[in-house]
Amino acid sequence: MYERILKNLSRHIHLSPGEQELFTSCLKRRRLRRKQFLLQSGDISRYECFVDEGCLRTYGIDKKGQEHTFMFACEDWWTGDMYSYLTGQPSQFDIEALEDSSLLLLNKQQMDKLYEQIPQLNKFFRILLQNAYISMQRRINENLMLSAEERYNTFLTRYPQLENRIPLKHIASYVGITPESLSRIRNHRK
Amino acid sequence: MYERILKNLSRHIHLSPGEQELFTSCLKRRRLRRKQFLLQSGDISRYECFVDEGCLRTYGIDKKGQEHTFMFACEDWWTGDMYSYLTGQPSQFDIEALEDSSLLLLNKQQMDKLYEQIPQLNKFFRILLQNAYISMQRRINENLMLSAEERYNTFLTRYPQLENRIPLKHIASYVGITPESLSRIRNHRK
DNA sequence: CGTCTATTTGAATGTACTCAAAAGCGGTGG
DNA sequence: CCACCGCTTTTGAGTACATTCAAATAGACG
Repeated sequence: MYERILKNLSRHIHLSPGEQELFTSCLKRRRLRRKQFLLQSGDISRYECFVDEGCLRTYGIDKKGQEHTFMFACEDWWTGDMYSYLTGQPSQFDIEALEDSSLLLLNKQQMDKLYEQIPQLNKFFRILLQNAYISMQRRINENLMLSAEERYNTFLTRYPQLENRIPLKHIASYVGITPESLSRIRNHRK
Repeated sequence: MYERILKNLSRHIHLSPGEQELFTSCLKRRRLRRKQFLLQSGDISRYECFVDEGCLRTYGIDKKGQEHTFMFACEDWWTGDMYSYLTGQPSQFDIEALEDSSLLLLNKQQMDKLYEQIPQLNKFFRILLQNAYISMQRRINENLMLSAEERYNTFLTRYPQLENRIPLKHIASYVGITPESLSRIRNHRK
């Protein structure tokens, strides 16, 4: 039931069986079918979301109506709009399931209680925020420094499971090019 | 001496005179002349750096030798390579003074002591990390969604003091275009 | 099997790039 | 104070890469 998330925690902190029990008792499971939304633009993101099964996509829409993928999250990733979660401001993002998915949610109030009961969780979520920060820093640099083809390669490295699991057009919108261009890049390298 | 940094703290937390005293006693002042480096690629960033006067630029160099500006920091901003500071890994960035500058530095060990003596500082630096996170999130979206001209506009909004204070070429490398293109964009709008 | 969506391909267009040269600006030393 | 030098910014011409639009093909799902 909770093996995956407990294993995920154990990467950075060690919890006693009692703490594990307490932690998992605060989790809420949410199942999404393909194309259902975890979050819609304008909502406030009230959860930290762990992906137990499936795959989600976080994206924004520009003024011309184009979608731009900010991140993907599949098994073992955490997702949600950290900005909205932290500030309580409405989100500018949509988060959509690309496959039938199963998530474990932690809401913010419970979270704050848990921090007091299991101080190590502070460390865990601080590391999570740090990692999120670091990967965004890296991504900004990639966008500044790399060509479209190189950015696609970094996508492949970052999400090795996803290349043939999700539609090309979403990958294109993550890389920052049109589906046509990505199709050409892919065929170019054969 | 320390008015600016204390005022900066007071945006998010309130310290007693004794705490202010303790805090400022841990600061180290560092002066840089124009073109001197605060950090060079390969170094480990061991400080949180508050800019008291002047202006700095954080940039990376790609494999073709091109510079790409990751951020600017002028009076009242914090700078340093958060990634390197948090992880202890060598930085990939250079941080250079664009003008003669005066900084206030907090090193990590002292920081950890201070966190225990003034717990509110945890809040302050958590907010700092959050804000850094948020502004990067916004920047990734801008890079995905906006044209070169629009990205230049957001630069103007984010750094209103800098338009005529720093060389155009650095702004171009922040926006992600060549100096020639930025020159054309500027003249285009007259 | 048919419909809908995703992907590929082609042709024309556009935006930003490179390279090269000219103009502008600021600081230094005579 | 002026002349010169180096660096920055502007301008021009040709080029490259990704885009748009349109159409054909392939795949997925009911």
